[in-house]
Amino acid sequence: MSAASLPKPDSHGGGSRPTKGQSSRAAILFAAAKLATTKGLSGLSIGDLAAEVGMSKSGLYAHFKSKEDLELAIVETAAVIFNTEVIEPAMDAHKGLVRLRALIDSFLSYLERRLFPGGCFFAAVALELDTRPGPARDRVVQVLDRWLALLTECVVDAQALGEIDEEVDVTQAVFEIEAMLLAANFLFVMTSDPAQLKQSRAGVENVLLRLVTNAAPKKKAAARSVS
Amino acid sequence: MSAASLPKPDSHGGGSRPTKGQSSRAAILFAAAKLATTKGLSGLSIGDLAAEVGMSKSGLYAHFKSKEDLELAIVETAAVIFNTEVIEPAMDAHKGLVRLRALIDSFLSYLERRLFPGGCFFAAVALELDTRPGPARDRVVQVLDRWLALLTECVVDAQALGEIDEEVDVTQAVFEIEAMLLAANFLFVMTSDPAQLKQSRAGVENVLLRLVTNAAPKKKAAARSVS
DNA sequence: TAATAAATAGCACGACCGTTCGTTCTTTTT
DNA sequence: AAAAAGAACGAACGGTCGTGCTATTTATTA
Repeated sequence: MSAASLPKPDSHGGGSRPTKGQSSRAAILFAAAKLATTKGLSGLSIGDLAAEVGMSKSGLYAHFKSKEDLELAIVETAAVIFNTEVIEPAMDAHKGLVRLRALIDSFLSYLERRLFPGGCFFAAVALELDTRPGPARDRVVQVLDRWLALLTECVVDAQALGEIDEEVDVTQAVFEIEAMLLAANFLFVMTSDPAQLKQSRAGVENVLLRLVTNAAPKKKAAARSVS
Repeated sequence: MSAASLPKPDSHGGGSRPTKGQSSRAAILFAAAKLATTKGLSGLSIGDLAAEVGMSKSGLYAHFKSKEDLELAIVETAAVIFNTEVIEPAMDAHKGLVRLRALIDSFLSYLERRLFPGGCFFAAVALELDTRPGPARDRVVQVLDRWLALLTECVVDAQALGEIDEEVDVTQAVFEIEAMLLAANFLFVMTSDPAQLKQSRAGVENVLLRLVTNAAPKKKAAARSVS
């Protein structure tokens, strides 16, 4: 019941070989998600999208009940991509700090690979959607919440593992980490300068430096911050 | 030559009493700037805007040569507002750290007062504009650059004043501070929760804590980070 | 290969977009 | 008070939007 406007239920679940319509629909949605990061969901027109994927407006439109349905499907597609490209690759890593760093690397790499020309899909459409209530907005908020919850979980686990001081304000820590990622997204999209990604990474490390339990308490005054 | 589509040159400069058309135009532009932070510059339609300010499409449109001209005027208006609401109030403060904190307080207060429903105007339209070249985009980039340059100047001055360690990477510091502000904007607009502003402030303080010369070197192990 | 279903194209619609025009009402100047 | 200028109006334009219809082509299946 979660996926919007799912096609005729396949034989029994996993699509053995995707039918023409399915792959066509997937191609449309991927192109649409990319376009939406630059033009916005509401700024994306069926005509432009049809031209982009090389079909007629009506031919494309037959795959969706309405524009709103299309938008929801685009968000769902972006959620799947975000999951497979950012989250899943990092979940192999051990819990705690290691996984946290893996998630951050994964996210920054996802920006660097320019999967979406407008940067992170959800950062791009979140602001436009937050004044336009509806299922699409709800889904976007859900993905963002889940992302922040994931970061929070890593920090909490790191505390349990003794990697991070028990006394640190977890919410504050997650805010600061997320800030570095948002800044990376914004500034990298604006400037196309990979240096922004390096600075984001360094910024996260500087945040972590403050959180880590100084098991080796006061080595040196130097090496206080990164880069 | 900088202001776009300036009206008949007034007697000699400062408008003694604004004529009807001038105040009308100003009202249009202020409403437009607010609308643009939620709908985007291209998503803003003349009809909606006319309804918002309570006039006819054509009556409103008589003030501008074209939509592009209107957009540029909106950006210019937002730049003036940003200047008077954020920058100027902070310029009374002394150079260096004091002014830096004044700028940050000023910016966060500007968010909190919700002058624009979509948060910071420039953050809102920057991403939409960066794939749409033109004078409006150029102006937005210019404002953002000037803002970052201002933060940079504060940090450099603080170094000269001995408030900040000479060895810190200024670019990195500015990135991290700007990150906190961007996160405040994004998360506060999304959640409407003032806690985000507090966390942003605390985040900035945590960044500064690392930069400040430990003239009083090792007071306590405690009080290492804010909140 | 023939039958059947799915996928796409063509076309037309009402609504709204930015834009222009001619007109009217209001303000300023003479 | 007459004349000129400014400001706002309603109507209408060509274009594009999202959205339905009806064919026609292409895939799947028997």
